[in-house]
Amino acid sequence: MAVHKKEEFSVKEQNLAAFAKAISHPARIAILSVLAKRNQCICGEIVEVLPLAQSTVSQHLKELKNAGLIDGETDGPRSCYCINWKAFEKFNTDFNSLFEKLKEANAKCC
Amino acid sequence: MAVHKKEEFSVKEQNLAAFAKAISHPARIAILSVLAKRNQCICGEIVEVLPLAQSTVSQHLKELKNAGLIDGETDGPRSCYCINWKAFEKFNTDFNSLFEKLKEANAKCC
DNA sequence: CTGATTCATCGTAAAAAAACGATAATAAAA
DNA sequence: TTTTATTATCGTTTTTTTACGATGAATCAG
Repeated sequence: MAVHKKEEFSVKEQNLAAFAKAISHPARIAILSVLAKRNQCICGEIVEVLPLAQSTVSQHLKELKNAGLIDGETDGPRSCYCINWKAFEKFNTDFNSLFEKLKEANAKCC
Repeated sequence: MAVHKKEEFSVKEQNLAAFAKAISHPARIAILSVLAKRNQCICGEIVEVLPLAQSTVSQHLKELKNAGLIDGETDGPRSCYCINWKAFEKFNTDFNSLFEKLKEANAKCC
C-alpha cells in the first residue's frame, strides 16, 4: 500500500498535475502574487510579507523554481526572483486542451 | 512545527490553492478528462480506465466533488458524475485576476 | 581580516495525502 | 425475500508535505 502510481498516467496529465501542485498552497500563490505585482524581488521582501519563517519561504521558492514557475538568480548575498510567464502560458494551453472538448455540451448531471 | 498556517492567507488565495490542489494529482486530471469527453459517466466506467483500485477512485471522486469541480448524483446502485463547468470558469477568472497584472512587463530577472 | 547580512540547506516533527483491502450500504434483479 | 451489482466508507500503512530552528555558505561593509 502507498505505492507510487503517478507514473502510470500520461505525461501530459503528470505535467499538468505537477503545475497544479506547485500552486496548490496559499503561500505559493501569495509569493507568485507578490512577484506579479513587483515584477521581481528578493527573498527577504517576500519573507517580510508572508506569515512564515525564512526557511519555509525559501523552501516554497525552491518548489516554485523546480516546477519552472519562477526564475531566480543570486545577486551578491541575496537572491532575486521573478515569474516565468512562459510557464503560465503553457499551463493555460495544456489546461484548455484537456477540457475544452465538450464545454458546449453544458451537461446536466444524469 | 507542522502547524496549520493556511488560514493566515487571503480567502482568494486559499480558494485558488484549493482548486489547484484538487487537480494536483494525475489520477484526478484523468478523471476530469474522461468526464469531459463523455459528458457524464458512472464510477465503474472510471475505475475501468484508471490503474487504481475502486476505493481509491471513489476517494478521488469525493475530493473532486468536495472541491466543487464535479457534480454527482446517485442513480440506483450506481453514481453518476459530470463536470461542473462553472467552477472551471471561476478558476480561470480568479487565476487571471491574480496574475494578469504585470504580464506586459515581460520581466527579465534582475 | 572581522563582523554582519542574506539566503539555502539540514535535521526533525507533525500533519496530510495516497493507496489498498475489507466491509457496509443501497437498490435492482431473481 | 434473497442474491447480485455497484459504490461509499473504514481502518491501516507508507509516503509526502509543511513548518521550524539551527547551521553553513557567500558576499558586502568596516
